[in-house]
Order: sequence, then C-alpha cells, then structure tokens
Amino acid sequence: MTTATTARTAEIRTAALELFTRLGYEATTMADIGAAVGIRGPSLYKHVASKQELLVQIMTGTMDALLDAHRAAVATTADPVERLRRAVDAHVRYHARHRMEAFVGTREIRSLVEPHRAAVLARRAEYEAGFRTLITEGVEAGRFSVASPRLASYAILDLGMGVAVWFREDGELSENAVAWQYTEFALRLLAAV
Amino acid sequence: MTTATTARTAEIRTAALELFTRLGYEATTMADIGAAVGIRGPSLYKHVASKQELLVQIMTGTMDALLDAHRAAVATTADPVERLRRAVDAHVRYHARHRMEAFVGTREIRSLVEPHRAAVLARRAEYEAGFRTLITEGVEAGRFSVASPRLASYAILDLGMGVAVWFREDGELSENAVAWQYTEFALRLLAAV
DNA sequence: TCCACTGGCTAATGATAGTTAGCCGTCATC
DNA sequence: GATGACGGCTAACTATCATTAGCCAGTGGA
Repeated sequence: MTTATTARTAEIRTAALELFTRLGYEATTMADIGAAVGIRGPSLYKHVASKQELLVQIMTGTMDALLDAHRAAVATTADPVERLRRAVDAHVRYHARHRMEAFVGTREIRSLVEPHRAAVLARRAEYEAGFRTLITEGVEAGRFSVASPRLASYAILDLGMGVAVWFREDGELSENAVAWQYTEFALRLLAAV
Repeated sequence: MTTATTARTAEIRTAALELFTRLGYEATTMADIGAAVGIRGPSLYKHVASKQELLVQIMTGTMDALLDAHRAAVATTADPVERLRRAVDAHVRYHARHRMEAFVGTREIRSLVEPHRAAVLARRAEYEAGFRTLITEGVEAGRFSVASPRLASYAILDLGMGVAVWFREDGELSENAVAWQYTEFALRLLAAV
C-alpha cells in the first residue's frame, strides 16, 4: 500500500533521507525517523506504509529526476561535444545538489526488495546507456577519441558518484566550480576536439 | 580480543568478505557466514572473536595493502608524470584485483566501531594526500595543468572506486585493458605533457 | 589407557526492531 | 453540541540476531 503525500509525509521522507545517508538503511530505525520529526516510531505508520516504502520512494524519485535532467540537457543541442558537456554538467549538478538522494540511491540498492530493485537497476542501465550513446556518437563524428566508450562512460559516471560523497554546500568549492571542472575533466578524458 | 590466524579463520574471513560484499555487513548474519563454510553460526566463535572483528580485519588489511602498493609504485621513479602513471596503475589494479575488499572498504566504514573507523579514515586521508602531492608536484614542474589539484585527486580516486564496483574477472575487459585505459584517462584529465 | 584440547553442536539469553492493536484528545463540520 | 476523521501515544507481538553456556565426539600425545 502507498500513502498519500502530505506536508507531514514529505517531512518524514526528508528525515528518512538524512538518516539513511548518515547511518544507512539497515542501521536506521523507525524510532530514529520518528524522533527526527518529533513523534514516536509507531506514529509514523499514520503517514507511511513501511520503512521499505520510504526507501522505494527515495530511490525511484532519484532515478526519475536524474533521467529527466539528462534528457532535458541532451535535448538542447545537436552538437556531440556540446551534448556531452551539458549531460555531464547536469550529472554533476544533480549529484552536488541532491547529494543525499544520490548517495542513498547508489548505496542502498541492496536494501531494496524486488521488484523495486530490478526497476531501479533498469533505470540505472538506461542512464548509463544514454551516456554511452553520446560518447559513441561523438567518436563516430570524429570529435572524441577513446578506446572503449563503455569504459569512458563508466569513468564519467563514477566521477559524479564521487561528487555525491564529498560535496558539501558550505565547502570551499561551489557547485559551479565543481561542475565546470568536472565537465572539463570529462572532455579531456574523451580527448574532445 | 583478537584471534590467531589459521587456515580455518582465513576461510571464514574469505566467506565473510564475499557476504559483506553481496549483502552488506548489517544484512549478513553469523549464521550466513557459518553456512558458507559448512558450520553453524555459534561455532564461528571458536575461530573469531566477533562479527565486528571480521570487518575490522578486512578493512585495515585493505587500507594497509593499498598504501603499500601506492608507496611501492611511487618509489620507482622521480619523474612526476611517470610517478603518477604508476600510482594510478597500482590504484586501478588493486581495485580490480581486490574488488571485494575495496568495495567493502569504502562502503562499510559506517559499520566500523571506534576507534577502528577513525583509524581507517586516517589511512584514507593519507592515501588521498599522497595523490594530491603527486599532482601538485606535477603542476609545479609544469607537467600537469589543473585548476584544483584536490578536485583532480578526488576525480582520479573515484575512478578506482568505480572499478571495484563493476569490474569482473571474467568480463570482456581484462585487468590490463582497464589499467591502461584508466591511467590514460588520468593523464588526459591532468593534461599531462 | 587416559586426558586434555580442538572444534563442532544445540539451547538459552538478552537486546533490538518493525509492525499492529487499541486508546484518546483535538477540532472541523453538520 | 454531537461526531467522526486525524494523528498522536503506549503496550504488545513477533522476529531476528549476536553472543554465551554447556555438552560431546574425535584425536593425538604421554
């Protein structure tokens, strides 16, 4: 069963996200989540169906948002190099802006119960395939030069994952600085011309 | 209390590593580990002190091996570019060859109890600092060109982490192929000359 | 032959956690 | 002013788990 989204459920979801990020899904208790919003553990069930449902909503929401951002970024131009630049920019910015979602999204797949795990993995594969296509098109157009588009796509995606781990809003590097540097890294890595 | 290392304890450690990788530390039970070596959960205590001890030994062993590999790679030459190439090569090969150790090593820091967590984090910081130093020296020698050595070191380290996630011994890409490609990526990323 | 050690086992302990049941105050609506 | 939905609460319930206790078969040396 799913639960309707009210202000309270949104607040609970935010608290769960923060705790899943800090402690991990398994180590976070319903009592912890309750305490974070000022109520007892069992009272959460007036708002959400289960702990697992909280994780499912965080994970699927993350993947949908990431895919949307990717599609929007890629749709704005036809030039292979520019398309890739914008895709990497969206990728890095998403991981900086939603670091907790991205962090939980990559680390807690194991804790997802079927069929949700399969659904999230399918979306991840789709996302990776999108990057690989961009790279392959760039190679065919003579704008990129890499031995293995698949390896290059892994490398670029992993950069984003890393951002979600160490980025801090109040750190010395701004989102803009990181996005600029990382798109530069990606284009260098592909030997873009 | 620590337990002496016999053939049996090594077998148990290997089984635990495989299960921690696949299920995560929290989700792995002592009964699971026992079953993997053909005995019951409580019998494990004839060989190891606790579940936590198993994790501690995996994590500290991983970080020590990684630091050793790094130091050995860096000691073999004085040329900044070549030093970095060898460090990245060692980094990538370690993550390919010991993917389970590396995977658990990065993902289960949360499950480590103090003072072990602090010890492992200190070693990680030391490792990262090593890479940053290599990059800074290369920049000062005019061989690398990056806006932020710290960002570049993060990026390169994250590439290795990624390898531990997707690399498979029986996959289509050999360790050599990955190591070669990734060192190339790293040098391109730094605009090495 | 005996004895002590090794390394299994089952049963019990104690703690923790997700979830359900059932109670009750508040408050908007009729 | 009654009433019913809403959203709290405490007290079970039911599992699961790490760990300990205590038992026992085999085995190898004295």
